[in-house]
Amino acid sequence: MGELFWAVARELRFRTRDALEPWAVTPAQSRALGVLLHDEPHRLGDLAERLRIAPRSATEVVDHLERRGLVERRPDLADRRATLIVLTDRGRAAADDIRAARIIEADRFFARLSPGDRADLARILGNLVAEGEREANKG
Amino acid sequence: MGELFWAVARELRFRTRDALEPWAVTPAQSRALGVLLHDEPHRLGDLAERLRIAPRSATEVVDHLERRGLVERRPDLADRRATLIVLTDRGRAAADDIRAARIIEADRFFARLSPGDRADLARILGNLVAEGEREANKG
DNA sequence: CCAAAAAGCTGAGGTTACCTCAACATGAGG
DNA sequence: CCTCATGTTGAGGTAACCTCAGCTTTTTGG
Repeated sequence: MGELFWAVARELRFRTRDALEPWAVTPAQSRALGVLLHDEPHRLGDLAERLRIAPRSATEVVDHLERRGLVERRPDLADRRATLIVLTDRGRAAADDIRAARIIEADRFFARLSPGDRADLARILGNLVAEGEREANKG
Repeated sequence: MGELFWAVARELRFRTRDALEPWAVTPAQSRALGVLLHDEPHRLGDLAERLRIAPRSATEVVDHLERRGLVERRPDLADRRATLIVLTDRGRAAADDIRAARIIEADRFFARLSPGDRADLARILGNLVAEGEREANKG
């Protein structure tokens, strides 16, 4: 069972990586863009937390994105020690594109299944994460 | 759907990583042990291919495993340019343990599902990889 | 008001897991 | 014999992290 799951994950990973190649975005960068896309702006520290990396490392990820014009630092007026990270227009466009490519790739991949299987799979995976969250809240 | 799948994969990955900690084996090493476990011996080049890494890098992975006494290099009598990589007894034991830990961790993880869901999930994942192989053989 | 704590930046140094390129030894095969 | 293949080694590089430490600016608690 575990093996099956890993085999599937592995293939989906390769496909997704290939699909994202045109954006020339490193995995770390695309992760950061993804976080910013659905919840912006972020203080650098929060971003680090959501990416599960050290603040020191987040600084560098943001540096790279900023140099590529995908992201901007701006002062947080509420707390002037903090810097807010916001997507630029180009950054937002790139993040949207990447997100779309990811979804398309996943859809194409799961299209191998019958509609019934797809529905079941979605339901079961949903149960799995829901159970996980329930456990986390209890423990 | 893709997101769900990734969320599940992510959690299983973290758990597995934690479960493998006692063996102090890096991901690269445990991958190599896994390959050797179910198909041995390997020429270094073949091993590299299955791990999808460059031969130059495979040399280093094997160096590490050899230093830890988990693996041995021995000459290929059929082609004396080649070196065969074989598991030592300790290496085989470690690989078995790691494999077992991985399975236990996955079982524990999927135990959150009802038996029916588990069966469905196994079936669907099976379909997914089977379809993948069929495509690969055709393309 | 002042000292401590927090947010972030920067530099230094380290690790893992790869990569390429190049040189080299040995051996296989036409 | 000559070329190609296999593997090893060295050098140098990259991405993506890490820690530790020093520094500024700003907030905050007593």
